[in-house]
Amino acid sequence: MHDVYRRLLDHFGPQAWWPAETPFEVMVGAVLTQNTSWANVRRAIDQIREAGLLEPTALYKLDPEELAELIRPCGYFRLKAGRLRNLLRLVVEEYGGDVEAMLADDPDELRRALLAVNGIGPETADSILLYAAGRPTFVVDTYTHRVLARHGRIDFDAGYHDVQEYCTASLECDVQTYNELHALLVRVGHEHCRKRPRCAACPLADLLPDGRPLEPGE
DNA sequence: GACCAGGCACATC
DNA sequence: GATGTGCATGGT
Repeated sequence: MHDVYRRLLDHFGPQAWWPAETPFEVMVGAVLTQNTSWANVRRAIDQIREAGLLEPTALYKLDPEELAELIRPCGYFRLKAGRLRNLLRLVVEEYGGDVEAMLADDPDELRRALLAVNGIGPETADSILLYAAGRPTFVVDTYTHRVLARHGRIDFDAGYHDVQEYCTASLECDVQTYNELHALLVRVGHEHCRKRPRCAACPLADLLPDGRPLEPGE
């Protein structure tokens, strides 16, 4: 994986992720960006901010239907209002609304607590661990999966943990490295690996194994 | 108008 | 355990 990381970093440069001002904003964004483009998520977060509610206790107290209206631009707004409230319940009721205290908790413990929240799966939990808590946890998303599968690094049917292990096996366990690599994979996926067949201008094109055919799915 | 976007839970076989 | 489906807005 080191070769992929090197190539992407040389090609695109540092990505300066996650695009948020505070750890709490990262947490909110991590839920809202599920299967959703970031442009739409930003509108939703801006509306929360403009309402003066980008803070856990106030947001949790807000009427669920009003919360849904605030986040409408990011899609699945009723569903996500519920999921966000489930996360806020953990912050407010288990940690007294103290985000810093929550994020300072033991990482394994925190990951379990996050995964126990209905609406938070492995990617959302790992995003919060890496980008809000600053823990060295690699985030696997659809781009990670697609880019690596299209370039013959993993199987198309590899599971979350398989991909995570492939990515971290040959890299230093380091927050900045994981941060950058995930962001770079999203960037290359977005710009070069969306449609089939593969794009010749992809910076990873010559890292392909020889003669490997493109899989039919995806 | 079709297709896509930084997932996840739940139903069904 | 695998596979399918609902959730929804906004850009290309």
